Amino acid sequence: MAPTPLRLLQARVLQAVHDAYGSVPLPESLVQPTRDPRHGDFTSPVAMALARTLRRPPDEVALRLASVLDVTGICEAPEVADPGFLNLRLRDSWLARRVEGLVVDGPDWAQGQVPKRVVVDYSGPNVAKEMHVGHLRSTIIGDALANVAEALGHHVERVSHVGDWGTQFGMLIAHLDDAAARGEALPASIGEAEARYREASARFGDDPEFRDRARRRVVDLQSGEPGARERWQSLVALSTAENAKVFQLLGVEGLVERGESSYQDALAGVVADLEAAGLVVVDGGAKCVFVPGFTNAEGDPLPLIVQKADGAYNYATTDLAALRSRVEAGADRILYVADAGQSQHFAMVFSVARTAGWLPPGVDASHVAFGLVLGEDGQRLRTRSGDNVRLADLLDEATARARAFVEQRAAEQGQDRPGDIDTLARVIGIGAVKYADLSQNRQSGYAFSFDRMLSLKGNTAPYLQYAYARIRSILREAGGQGDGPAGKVAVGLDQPQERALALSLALVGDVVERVASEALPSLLCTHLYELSQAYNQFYEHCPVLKADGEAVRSSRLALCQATATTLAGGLGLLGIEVLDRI
RNA sequence: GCCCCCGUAGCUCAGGGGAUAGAGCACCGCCCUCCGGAGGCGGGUGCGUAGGUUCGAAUCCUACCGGGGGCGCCA
Repeated sequence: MAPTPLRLLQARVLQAVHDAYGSVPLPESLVQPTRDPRHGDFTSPVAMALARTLRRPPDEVALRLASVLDVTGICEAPEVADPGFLNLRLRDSWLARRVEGLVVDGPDWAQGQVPKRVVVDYSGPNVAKEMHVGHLRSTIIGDALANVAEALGHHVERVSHVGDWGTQFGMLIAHLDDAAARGEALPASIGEAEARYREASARFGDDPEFRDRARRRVVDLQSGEPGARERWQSLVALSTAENAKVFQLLGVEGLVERGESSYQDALAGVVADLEAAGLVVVDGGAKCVFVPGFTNAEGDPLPLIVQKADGAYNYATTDLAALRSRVEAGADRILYVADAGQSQHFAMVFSVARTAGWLPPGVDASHVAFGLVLGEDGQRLRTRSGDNVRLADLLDEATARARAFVEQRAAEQGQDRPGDIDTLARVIGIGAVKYADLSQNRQSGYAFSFDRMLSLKGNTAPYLQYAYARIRSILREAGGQGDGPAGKVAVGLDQPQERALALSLALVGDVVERVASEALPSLLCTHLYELSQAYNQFYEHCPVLKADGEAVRSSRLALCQATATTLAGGLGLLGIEVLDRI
């Protein structure tokens, strides 16, 4: 399968540089898409960079490159622009064939990729606590990145590193010990469990005796004491069932819950091996690895604590064990989708793992950091009482608002509801929440607004879903089953809007590759939105159903079909569904 | 105090070495003979401040200002 246009042209330019000048140092960017059609579709600034090392005028270098560059069949003759840009314009016939390919085969993202083993670690809820809005971003972003990696042909493991092991369970178990002594039953619902959690947490803070007992119960749990295990197990079961409901609502599939507890047997080995490597220093009774470059509030070296003074292990130990096991299982790339507040933790864990030799140079471990979800007041999103917003509540509200939106539209237009209202509400509501999150890029927080995310205007999921539904409607109107023209299509790109649309379609593959390499789903959101805008301009200026002549009509229907299939495919990568009617 | 992230239009945000910095909302005008009033065309203001690197800086570096997060046995 042919590579994406950007990769194709990069290879050609690289060849041209080699042919013209042999082996010379190259800048990072050989070719990039232009933002202005007057400069062609792609531009190479490589001549400007080479001019310095070659001690030649940039326009001379550009002209030389243009003369040896072979883009036959792909681009028109390269043009040189001041001060030394090499501008490339794809041939209409090449673009047209791309669109024809989309109509016949749909999008193929895995064009010439080398398959790798990718682990995406996301969601990571905690046992005995309901998923809250803080888990939203990790779940959505992680799922999208896993979808993209899979679509690119990689072998993907989706892992939820569940917080089911640690100090908080000591206090919960100790608290449940006391409840049992009073003859009370174990929590029967996640709500009860969370209430016990809060109580235990308060006692842990106030009562030194309880604190000591809680710490001992952690050790009990981790050494397999039956009473502690039983109480813990009941909490795990409650949480797993509750989380499954949220994952189902979100359409998150294939996510394997692998709790911190599952690394229990490896923790002692992690510490022992670090000790054997001479990396461990005992400080204040705790086993520490001091990591160069990290300091605490006093400016003293900051340790990664791998075993606490009371003998218990903590999340650093667990993360090291998990990392080690993932690398041993053959992972080439591990993405940790976690909030930005954990960046120091991950930096230290990765550093220690590198030093210990558990993270070889060929393996990429990255923290995909994201910022907080903020309320409309710009502060961390919380309920009126100051608690975290339950994720289930937030998704329910999104669905309810989407339902009201759909019903209102149907009433206004005097139409029957287009299909099953529950499905519509879910697809639109959940899609809106996901897209609002994914379309943000920055690590700073984003302001959560139902009104904005559910708007039919602007860069939103409903806008894109509606655009898709409208295209499907046109295709239905055109006849057939709405699956577009059958057989061979000849796409012509005479109008500038037709060409701009085709170009946008052709560029999606490169965008998806960038989403994967930079772990930035927002790039795809932006591109799909721009694609929709290009489609609107096309549809405004180019008659489709009433096109002048069968050949033009068929060509334009093919553009519609290619747009629909690309929108559906792109949104699908983001975990967002589309509907034929809204 | 130190470390990390962020600061772009009135608002919400794109763009993160390349050519004249974009979109949506809000505001004004015009247009819509294909589909389901998703729209199309035009109108204007802006890269926190000051230096530096570069042929070229919103983008990289330094300092400062402002916001957020983190900083030893929570995860």
